[in-house]
Amino acid sequence: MDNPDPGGHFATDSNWNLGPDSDNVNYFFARDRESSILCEFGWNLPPYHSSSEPSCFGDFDRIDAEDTPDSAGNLGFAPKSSSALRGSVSGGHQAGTVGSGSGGGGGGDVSTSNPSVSSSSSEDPPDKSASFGGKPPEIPSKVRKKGQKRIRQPRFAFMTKSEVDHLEDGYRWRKYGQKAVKNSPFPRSYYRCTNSRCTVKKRVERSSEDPAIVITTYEGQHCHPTVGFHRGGIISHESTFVNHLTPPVSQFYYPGIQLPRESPTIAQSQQVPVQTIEIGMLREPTPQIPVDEGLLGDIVPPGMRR
DNA sequence: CGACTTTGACCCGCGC
DNA sequence: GCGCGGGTCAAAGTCG
Repeated sequence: MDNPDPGGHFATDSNWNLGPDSDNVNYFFARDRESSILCEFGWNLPPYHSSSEPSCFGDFDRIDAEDTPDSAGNLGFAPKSSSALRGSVSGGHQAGTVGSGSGGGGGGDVSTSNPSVSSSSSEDPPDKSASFGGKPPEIPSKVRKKGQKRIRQPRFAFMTKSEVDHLEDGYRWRKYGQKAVKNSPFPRSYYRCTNSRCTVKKRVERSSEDPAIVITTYEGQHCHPTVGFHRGGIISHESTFVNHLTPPVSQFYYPGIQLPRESPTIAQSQQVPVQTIEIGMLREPTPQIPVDEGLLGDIVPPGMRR
């Protein structure tokens, strides 16, 4: 693939790595030379995708625990098994549909279109085309209890070098669990968006390889604007990031995506040096990514989608 | 008193 | 079927 950083913002040698492309896995990895902030995206390619399809919008379903960094500090995002990819993209070719095409309607709700999931409910299946805000809350376990599988939203993981575990991203989160992680001395924390209608979750854990690296995994899409910062006193404001997953907005900047960058992060408020980095990759004309680009519209620049 | 965190128990999926 | 590990629940505790 082309050097995604023609501008040379990132170190050009080993700091931009692509691949491996085996096992239907792709990922790329970038590190900012000066700030030492790094980020990484991964996606799995369903095996039935042809190369001509915009298949990068594959399965985010398995970007999870085992995606621990390798010795180089890279996340592999390798699927745990073939089943990890099964049914991961609704409608096969409509791949890009993790996020796009359904952005306004629970965009990228891959798992709800997964037959193995949709058949799990004996009740009326939630209208996945329902608009945001009307999105049904996650089925409580008490109700879900038996015979209903957990609904997985598309996920997006990234790594941040930070002293702060829980990076502020403009939303308020409530911690609902913490678990020890196998083969890692650091626990994993589970957060849920405090908005009662919002089902977005995120997991935060430190890399066992490099304790300075925080691995944050978002699942789902917000159905509401950012809420500001209860600690920083910034009031809610609308942003084009509504309905999108929200990486630490002050640290990452994606071309064509406006982020509420005026909002300070916890890290900033705590005097932890953070720096906006630009992923100066493939220069496709990206006038404005429409809102319904969804998840991958946010995180995967257009040029990477192939 | 409400919001949030902590933490042990429980549920579930998956591999063997 | 069983055990393991991830994910979630919910009661209790903490904080402002």
